[in-house]
Amino acid sequence: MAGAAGQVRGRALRRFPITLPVGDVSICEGAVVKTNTNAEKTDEEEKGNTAQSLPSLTRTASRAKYLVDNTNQVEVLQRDPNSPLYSVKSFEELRLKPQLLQGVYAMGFNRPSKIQENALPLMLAEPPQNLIAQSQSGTGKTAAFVLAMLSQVEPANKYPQCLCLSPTYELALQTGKVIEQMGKFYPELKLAYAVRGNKLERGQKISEQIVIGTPGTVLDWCSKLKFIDPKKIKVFVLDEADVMIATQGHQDQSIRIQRMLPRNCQMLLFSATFEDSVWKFAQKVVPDPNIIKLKREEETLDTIKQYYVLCSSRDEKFQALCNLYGAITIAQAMIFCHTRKTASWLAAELSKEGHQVALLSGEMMVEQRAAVIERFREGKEKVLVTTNVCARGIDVEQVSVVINFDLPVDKDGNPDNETYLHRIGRTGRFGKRGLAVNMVDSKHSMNILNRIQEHFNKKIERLDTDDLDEIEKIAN
DNA sequence: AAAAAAT
Repeated sequence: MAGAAGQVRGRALRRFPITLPVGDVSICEGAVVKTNTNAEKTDEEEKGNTAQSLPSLTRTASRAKYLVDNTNQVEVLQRDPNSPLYSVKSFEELRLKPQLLQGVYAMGFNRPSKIQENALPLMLAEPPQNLIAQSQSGTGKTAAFVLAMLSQVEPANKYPQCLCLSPTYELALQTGKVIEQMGKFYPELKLAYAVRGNKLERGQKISEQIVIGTPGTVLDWCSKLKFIDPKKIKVFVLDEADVMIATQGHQDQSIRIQRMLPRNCQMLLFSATFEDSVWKFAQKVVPDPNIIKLKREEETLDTIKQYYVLCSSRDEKFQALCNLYGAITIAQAMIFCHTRKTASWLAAELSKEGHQVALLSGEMMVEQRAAVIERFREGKEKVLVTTNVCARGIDVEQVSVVINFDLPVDKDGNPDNETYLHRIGRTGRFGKRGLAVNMVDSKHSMNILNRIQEHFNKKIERLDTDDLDEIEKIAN
């Protein structure tokens, strides 16, 4: 049952604000209007907010509908004011194909998550809608776009119809697993991994209906090698979309791939963070984007206790880490380093101390990387020493501790707030509690930490690693 | 600086 609001058309909207099934959401036609029943902000702040968060929309989307739910958690901008926007409270309402619904329940999902409630009806609408969605890690983004891909796919057609790009090899494998699980009741459906090391015979065309891959390989498969006919792609997904379109990230390749796709191809961009300039760029490259923002950054950070350890050198950081070691192996931990070199050094040093640790960085062979992440997932490895390759998206439920052996900085040496949030988001997933420890070893890195602290407006407390009682306390 | 390519 799609509910009455599902059938509501523009005509009715002109006369009354309509209450949607999701709480007390109301929608207004015309200019971008924010209706917030808990409005505490002044008009000025409100205007400032809207202009900042949705910059180009006030100018171009005069017919769009903008709404905020009563908890102030979800912001939606809907392009077509006539299409029936509503949110769903159950997967049945989406009228998915039976095999797909079966897959959803087989994965243990009972009800749509907050982002899914709003994103799914939009993505499944006819004709297909483009979407830029932002919601923090662990809120069900992957399942959302996998569902969108699987509902559009035609298993009888033996060519790629859905294409998903991931920033790293490990994330592509992880997302691929979700696609396989959710699509397992389609007997004909096949998935291809367009990742480094997956070599195909020249001149071949691939028959798999869904392709998941990393940008370089996908670009090759679409252009030079012609394994994929990009003109037949119906759904294009960018996972961790902010890095995929960032100048510093994979922008070139992502955009080159995007340009090969047909005009009517559905574009779906998902990420936990969007830095301002990237956010603007996203709205430029995606035609008529619908926008969903699930804002609750603080809540994520509230479930993660953040500390810092003051040291004066790399060796002291290593000592402090050894002191922490007893506490962090309680469940599983990830230790982030700035370079591949530091990561392999640290892993070697920890091994020398008799600790069992795993190492994962981009300099390793893909086969080895797949084996390491698999062992970590299975819990055979408790501690993973890694680089930013694992900063995003990697989802291992037992990870309760994240250690920034080096703080995240960009190429100019400025704090990388987005990466910080992504890294510590590896813990505290699905509402679980997490612990993040930052290692500071100089005035410079203390300054970086202070700026990160200010950015999130969240106190990061000092931790004394010589005080065993204190370590005991934070571990529980 | 890391990631991403059959370059």
